[in-house]
Amino acid sequence: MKTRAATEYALLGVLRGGARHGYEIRHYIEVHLGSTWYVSTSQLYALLKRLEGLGWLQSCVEIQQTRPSKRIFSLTPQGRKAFDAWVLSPAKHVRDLRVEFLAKLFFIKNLRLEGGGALVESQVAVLNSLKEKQVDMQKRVQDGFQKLVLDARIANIECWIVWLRKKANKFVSVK
Amino acid sequence: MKTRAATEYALLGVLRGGARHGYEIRHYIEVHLGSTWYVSTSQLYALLKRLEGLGWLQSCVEIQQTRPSKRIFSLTPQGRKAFDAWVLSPAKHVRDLRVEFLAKLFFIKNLRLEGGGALVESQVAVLNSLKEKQVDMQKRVQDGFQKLVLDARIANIECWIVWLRKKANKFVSVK
DNA sequence: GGATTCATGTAAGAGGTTACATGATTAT
DNA sequence: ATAATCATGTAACCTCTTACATGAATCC
Repeated sequence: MKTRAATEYALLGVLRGGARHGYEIRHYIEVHLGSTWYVSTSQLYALLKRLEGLGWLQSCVEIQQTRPSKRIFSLTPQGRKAFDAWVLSPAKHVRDLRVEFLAKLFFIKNLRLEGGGALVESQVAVLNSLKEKQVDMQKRVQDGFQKLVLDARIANIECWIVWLRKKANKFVSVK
Repeated sequence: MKTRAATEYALLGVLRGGARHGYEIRHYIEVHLGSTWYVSTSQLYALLKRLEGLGWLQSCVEIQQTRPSKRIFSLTPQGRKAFDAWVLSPAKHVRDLRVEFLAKLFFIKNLRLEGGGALVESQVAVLNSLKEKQVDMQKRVQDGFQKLVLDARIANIECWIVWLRKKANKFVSVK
């Protein structure tokens, strides 16, 4: 199963909580994930089409008298499977923590999924191994700039590890 | 003067140290900025063309007997001006620190430019004001997830501020 | 004889962005 | 009256990526 862009999984996540049409999805994201995520309408409709093509979503049209017709999307079993695998897997890169990982925490909490604590732990483990690599490199590297870059990365990773242990853990464990 | 993508300024930065052709630029980036930046060849040649169109670069062809011809690029006064403005301006967003800001530090050091200390200070100031905004928001916000997101951002910003004061400062001040 | 270096690109696609288009309904 | 809400999209563009193309020269 090929990995897709995070935005697509976020859409699956919204639909994991129940069938919705495009406009509703947009509204939901704006209200709940607005601090992390932004999806433009044009991208939203394009992604929904793409995800339906992948077989992760299905849709039907609901005709209304007073309003434009709505196309209502819902998860297929494959879509659900893809989302569940994504939401419980740690980010591979530090840069993905700010948005993608936080969104995962949101969905876990919001959908009351199991495994939040384990996700935080495995994310910490990923970061620890990333940190080790950078520390090793820093020992071998001579160039001052490279040392600086590695130093910044290590500091950042450490900061995230502390935060994950202290805050993320609490967030997913409190019911 | 419209702001361009960071990669374009990085190319200007490489040429700020002397005229070079595409292949040389690639090599230079790989060796010196490899830990931060990657530019694919296809993008490189496209960007050089674009920057020449903007009037920031000029080029001439050097014909060789034993090797393919080289197109040698050099900065125009406008290009130099654009680069110098970029390299001394702090990043507006935290996400730009990891790559763009570090590259600025590299160029300042490598080209022995004045103003590195001031840049670090103004970057700290930008981060402090960003942090204040997030702290204010955190007070007003009710939603648990939004609080968490803001908390992560604040922690990250604080981490960068400490690092900038401790490490970046030294890097640019040591000759 | 085979890999690497030198040197330039094109083509196709991924994953976005902003701006534009439409048109009725409901709230102020 | 006019602004916001409901609801769907298209078109054009931007930045960057991967894969492909070419072809001589030199190193091992």
